[in-house]
Amino acid sequence: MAALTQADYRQLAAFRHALRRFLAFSEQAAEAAGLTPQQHQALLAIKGMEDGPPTIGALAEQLCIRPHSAVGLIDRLAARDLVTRAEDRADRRQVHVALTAAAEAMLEVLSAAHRAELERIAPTLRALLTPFG
Amino acid sequence: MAALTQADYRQLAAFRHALRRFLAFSEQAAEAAGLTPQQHQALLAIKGMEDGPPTIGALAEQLCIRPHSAVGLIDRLAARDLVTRAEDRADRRQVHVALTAAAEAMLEVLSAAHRAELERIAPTLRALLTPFG
DNA sequence: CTCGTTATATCGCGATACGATATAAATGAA
DNA sequence: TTCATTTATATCGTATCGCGATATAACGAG
Repeated sequence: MAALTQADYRQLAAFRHALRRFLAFSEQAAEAAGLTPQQHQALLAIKGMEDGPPTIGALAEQLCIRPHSAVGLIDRLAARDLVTRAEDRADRRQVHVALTAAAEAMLEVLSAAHRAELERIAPTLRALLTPFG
Repeated sequence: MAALTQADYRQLAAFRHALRRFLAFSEQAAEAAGLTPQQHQALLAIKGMEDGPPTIGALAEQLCIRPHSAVGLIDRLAARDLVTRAEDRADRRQVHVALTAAAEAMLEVLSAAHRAELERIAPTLRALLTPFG
């Protein structure tokens, strides 16, 4: 591996700055919708699942957090009536999490805004990725 | 704007999952180096600056946080002797932040690892961006 | 039935970013 | 100059988050 030049550091910093800008947009959009950023991410992860309402564990994996961190996230969402818990019929240890109608409505608005933002910044992100292959 | 389909939600969720995986890699690498993720980001942002040691305000802008949040971050880095503060000669309100040799060494290791990881995941990220243009 | 494993839940902690506010220095109008 | 305004950094208290350690409950192998 070649030594790092100042240009390498700048490329890494520029890429991270672009990521932070996107994440800042996302946080602002979530808060404008009355959600914390993590709550929004949880709703999207649930909605995006292939096989219907995921278990806590599957959700944690999708969000790259520990299962017990997902528990707290779901606790806060359930307290706001944005998700419902349902025991698995076959394995009563597992809990499946589903969106309520209110959550679906919020997520639709947020997802449309995020799709538009990603369309806007996709060229920039691609350009910032080119130095890395 | 067209209505959102299940495929749209899946695309958004998949993109966010890829971002989270990268960020999880980055957090793990930072902690293995003895830094918090934000401390690592601050070091990279300082190193990547075009015009030498940035002010607190410029650093905050690069990290997309408020200036007073950057103050706290720099406080913790300075307490660990990873950055030094220096007053601006012309405007004594401004404080420029520079890396110490110890920080440079840590950042070099981390940046090499991040460059390798980005080279590894660039094709995946590009693929996940294509639905958005 | 018992033991080990798995899935979810609880508790307390440290790091973070914020709003509100404070201090100090620079700037500008009269 | 004088003093109000703006700018840059700093301080304080607060809330969220994710973690490690631990607990509880249910599954599965033998």
